Amino acid sequence: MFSKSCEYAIKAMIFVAQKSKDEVRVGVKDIANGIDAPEHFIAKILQDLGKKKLLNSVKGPNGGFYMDSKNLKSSISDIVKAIDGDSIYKDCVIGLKECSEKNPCPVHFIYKDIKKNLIDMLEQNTIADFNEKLDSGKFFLKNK
Amino acid sequence: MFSKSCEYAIKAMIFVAQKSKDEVRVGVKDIANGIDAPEHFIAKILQDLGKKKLLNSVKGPNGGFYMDSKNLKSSISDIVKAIDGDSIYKDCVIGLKECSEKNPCPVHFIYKDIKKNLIDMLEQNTIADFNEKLDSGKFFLKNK
DNA sequence: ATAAATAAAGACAAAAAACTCTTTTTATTT
DNA sequence: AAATAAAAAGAGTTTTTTGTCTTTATTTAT
Repeated sequence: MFSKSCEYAIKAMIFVAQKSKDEVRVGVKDIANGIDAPEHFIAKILQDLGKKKLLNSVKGPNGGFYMDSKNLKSSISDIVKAIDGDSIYKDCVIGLKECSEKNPCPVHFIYKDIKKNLIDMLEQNTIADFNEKLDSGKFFLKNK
Repeated sequence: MFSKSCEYAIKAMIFVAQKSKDEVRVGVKDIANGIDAPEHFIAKILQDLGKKKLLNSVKGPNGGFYMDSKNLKSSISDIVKAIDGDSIYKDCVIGLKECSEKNPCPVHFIYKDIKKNLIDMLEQNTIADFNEKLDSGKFFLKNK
């Protein structure tokens, strides 16, 4: 469904949101450990999220990544669009180049509702929402 | 969602089901044209579907691919499992290695119903079902 | 039997995705 | 001002996916 990069991005955003408070930032190493992702690889993704303004960062000692209140309101959808683009929103499930209500592939209508529910879910859930969940200790971003 | 190979496989299965009757088989070239896929690439996929007994074939003059009545009852799910494996059935949406009801990732429960609906859809729709749809002329496997 | 048509198999090539390592820049602390 | 700690940037490598080409095996028709 999502690329590996996108999976990491979602987990990283949730992790940073939970760990960073006011003036406390989280470093790449902590993020990589916290979500069980390769350090240099996640660094690139974080950079990308930064460029796309979904994540804040500061360089230098005590620097790292954090999220301001605006970014805490990002939805999973925002992250997915930033990393994987809008293919799951626009593209046909079986890859028909032009697939629409008027010109549908055979699975178009039987997938329609599922697609809508999926998109709604991605759009309605914000990073801040997950924050609370994780604090409860009943959800995980990595194993062990 | 699905790999390119899997998208081609689904379209190819639907195409063959619709085009092949009793003793008439469809050749690789026709299939490739019919679903707008690269000929040699789809040939490999057809071979694979053949090995996995989802598709019947005969070599030689007037040979080609077809589906017996048992194979017409294959579901999209059968094809997906054959080509992409069971990752969409088993794997966590955000790639948590062990993600379960007891040990869930933060999106586990909000994705649960969507996943169930998706799997039900894949399992309930058979190749034969699409056959009828395509005959109506209102659905397409390629553009133009 | 032979020729022809077709799928099967194998080996390769190109592109994309996933991942790694090194250097540079920038901010902070002392 | 200098040292240091961190992200940013750049330049690879490896693996997987996608796609191509050639040869072989098999079946059918003549």
